[in-house]
Amino acid sequence: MNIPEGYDPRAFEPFAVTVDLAVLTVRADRLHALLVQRGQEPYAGSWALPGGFVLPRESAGTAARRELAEETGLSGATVAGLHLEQLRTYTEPDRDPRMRVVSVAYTALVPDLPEPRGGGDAAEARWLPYDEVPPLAFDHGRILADARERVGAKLEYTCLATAFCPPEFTLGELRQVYETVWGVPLDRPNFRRKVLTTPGFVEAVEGPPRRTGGRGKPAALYRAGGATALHPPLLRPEGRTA
Amino acid sequence: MNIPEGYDPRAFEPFAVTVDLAVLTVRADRLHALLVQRGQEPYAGSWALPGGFVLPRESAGTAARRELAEETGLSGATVAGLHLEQLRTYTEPDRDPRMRVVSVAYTALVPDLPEPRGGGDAAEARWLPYDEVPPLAFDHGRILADARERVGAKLEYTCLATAFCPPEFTLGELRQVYETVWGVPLDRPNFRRKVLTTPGFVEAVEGPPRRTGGRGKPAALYRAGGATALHPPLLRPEGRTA
DNA sequence: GGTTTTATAGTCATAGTGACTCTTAAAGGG
DNA sequence: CCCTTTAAGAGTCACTATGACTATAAAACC
Repeated sequence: MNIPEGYDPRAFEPFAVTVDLAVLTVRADRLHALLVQRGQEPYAGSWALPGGFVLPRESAGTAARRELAEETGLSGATVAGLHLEQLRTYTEPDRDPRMRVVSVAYTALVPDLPEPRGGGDAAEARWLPYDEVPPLAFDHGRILADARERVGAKLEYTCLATAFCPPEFTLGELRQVYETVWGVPLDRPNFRRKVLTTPGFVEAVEGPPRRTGGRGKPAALYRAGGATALHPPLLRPEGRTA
Repeated sequence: MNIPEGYDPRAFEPFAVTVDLAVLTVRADRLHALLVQRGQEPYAGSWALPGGFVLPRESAGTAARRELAEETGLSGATVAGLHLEQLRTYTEPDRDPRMRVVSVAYTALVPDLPEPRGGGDAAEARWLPYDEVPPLAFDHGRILADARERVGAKLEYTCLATAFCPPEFTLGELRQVYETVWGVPLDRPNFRRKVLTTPGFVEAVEGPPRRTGGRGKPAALYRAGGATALHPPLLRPEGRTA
């Protein structure tokens, strides 16, 4: 960070700085990503991650939250409660054919939200199952893959899974998050034991169980506890990056 | 990432993009960081992280490696083998009082290197013990703290510790890395057992043990194995972020 | 030769987990 | 109303990994 004496900002080729969002959710036992369809060149008609420019007086984090609100059509208050986390920054010189664009990517984990009403400048915004995501514009496929990998890893040693759930949830729903992101089935009793014996992971909600749609014994409700880390971790079966 | 039709790059306030490096090493059983002394305002005379501008045609990763070579005075070949990893990106609008600067921070883990011969445009470059680092310029104190925390966490579930060691090292040296970064003593036999039973963490080096400077039985030599992840992890004592 | 120092080899008890079985509480069908 | 189906939740058992040790081996120093 040594800016030359008498440095003139305009003398350098300017960099544009954007944020891109990998917004993930679990719906119907499948991992979904929020994607927008591009309306103009390059990659017109292709799907891409939502995102946009960082404004002159805002941080990337602020820009990410603003874009998230615009693209999902949720209120600022709702978006303020969502889990948003910087993923990494993508800086390859030719990642955008028009000019030099550096993109700070964020991962957002959201509960199952209503279908987005494509606000902002996005032609169309939609949830797509992760496995059915077509090739994306720019390097967004790579970003989305990085986000998925990171989320999978973080489920092991953080309480992040609750970010995919509504404020009150059952242990079955929480387990579905793990199973969906990891793509492996987990033993129900063992999962239950692990979650309940980890202090601060979840706390029981008093009162009657939620109206159950299906058959079977209705499950007790829990909400996220105060803990953020998981010690010891909840390792996924079979070693590594499944 | 929706750039308006007919977008003119120069119409936007330009962002400068820099890389900052948190270069960490273990010398004399203490964690050290590589710092440079600033020669000009702002923060003239203050210590700061090494770093510099991302050039128009290079990626941030390339810029980081280039700066690392310049600041440490090491050859490109040597630097190519070092562990360099993107930490996160710092984008607060006022982090640099002169203009809008977005900085992509990298963490570098290096073995105990010779004292840097302050190359590049750094007035002076020097290794400082982590605990004795004075308040740094800009938000570099925060960056350095983030790097330390991240490295401490990654030691738990990756084989990263070998990046702090020379190509051939003893288990005692490897253990010193953990003890130094975590700031806690580890049980020697247990550490040994854990490392040796983890496939691919280290592999034995044939041949006689290294010339030992001190007393005691000379230790066998090992080099880093092929594995990058540690399953199950090597958790630091007493739960969390010590 | 004995002492010091450090590496390396074992031992033992216990927490945590994987793989199970069993019981309980609801819905639905006859 | 009883019986089946479904899923929640309780409990068992064996094994692995680990923390806390003790013991032996191999070098240097005096």
